[in-house]
Amino acid sequence: MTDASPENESPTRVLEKLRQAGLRPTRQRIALARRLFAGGDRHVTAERLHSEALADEAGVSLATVYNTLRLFEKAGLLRALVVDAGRSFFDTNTAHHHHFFFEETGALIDVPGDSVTVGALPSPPPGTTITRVDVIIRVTGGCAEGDDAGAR
Amino acid sequence: MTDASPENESPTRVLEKLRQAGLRPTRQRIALARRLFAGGDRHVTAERLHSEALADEAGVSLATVYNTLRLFEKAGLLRALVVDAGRSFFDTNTAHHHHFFFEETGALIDVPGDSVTVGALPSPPPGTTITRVDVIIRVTGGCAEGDDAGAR
DNA sequence: CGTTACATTGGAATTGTTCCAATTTCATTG
DNA sequence: CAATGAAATTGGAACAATTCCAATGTAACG
Repeated sequence: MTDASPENESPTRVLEKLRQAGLRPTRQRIALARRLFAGGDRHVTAERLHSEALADEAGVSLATVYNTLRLFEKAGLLRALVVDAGRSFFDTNTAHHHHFFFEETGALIDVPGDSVTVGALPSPPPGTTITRVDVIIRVTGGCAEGDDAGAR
Repeated sequence: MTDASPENESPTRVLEKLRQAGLRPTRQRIALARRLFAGGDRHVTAERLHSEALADEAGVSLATVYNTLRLFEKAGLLRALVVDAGRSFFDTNTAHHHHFFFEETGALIDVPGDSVTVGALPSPPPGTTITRVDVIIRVTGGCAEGDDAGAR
């Protein structure tokens, strides 16, 4: 549980995950999935994932990173998250939860879903259905240490 | 109260608003402020405001629209809002409240601050202060009619 | 293994936004 | 009310994130 670096993670598990999602497990997708899903939950930008993945044996182009992220999102493996103009994060934690966002560093960390109570939601406009409720708690100060802290 | 079209709105009120914020009331700012603050609350993008403002006597360049929006935001007259990757909205309602976001149309409407209860906030990481909590309720379906419905 | 449908790629194109240097306008003062 | 200096506006270039595209490569199936 502590040896969660991408290299150590058994590829089998990731492969399994792709297969179950009905996605063809190509070399690139496996490399990216390993970076994303081995180890704990992450919040990555496309840029960041790309620059990490350059180190992998199978080179991955930026275009593929974008394709793959969108694909994984559609498959329910990732959740897209917008906190900041002009940049999308992808969250590997697809369970119900919310976020702290450090305005200075641009870091993001999870807040367990049940430590924020959103009570008394107004009923959605007639004919519409709520697909999701995002709560973003913006904070300043402190030396933010999300898993992407300083990742710019 | 129902004749809130920009043309009818007394320019005096808008001028007053600018002066109080310590902003030089130039022709362009007045034109933009009139579009923003006459009539009820609005959620606009820079693009949209610009294309509206082209109709005004004093032409306004896109650069000025951006400058002005950021300026108004700093002055506390507007609140920036990010719901969607690659596009910022500016909300003329600076009071405490939240939003419904119509995923299909891209429309945004206000939810009065007290009809959503965010109870039990987790304490922010040590050394940090919460600057704001955004709640975005995403909905699909229905024929969304925010004040910017269909505004794309 | 050959076929075929699907993936990947580099690079060009798009989009939203910021930057910049030149010009114009506001407000003040003589 | 003209001159002046500081601040605002402008078009266009620059930028960053993302998408698009047509050509090439690869996984899966018979």
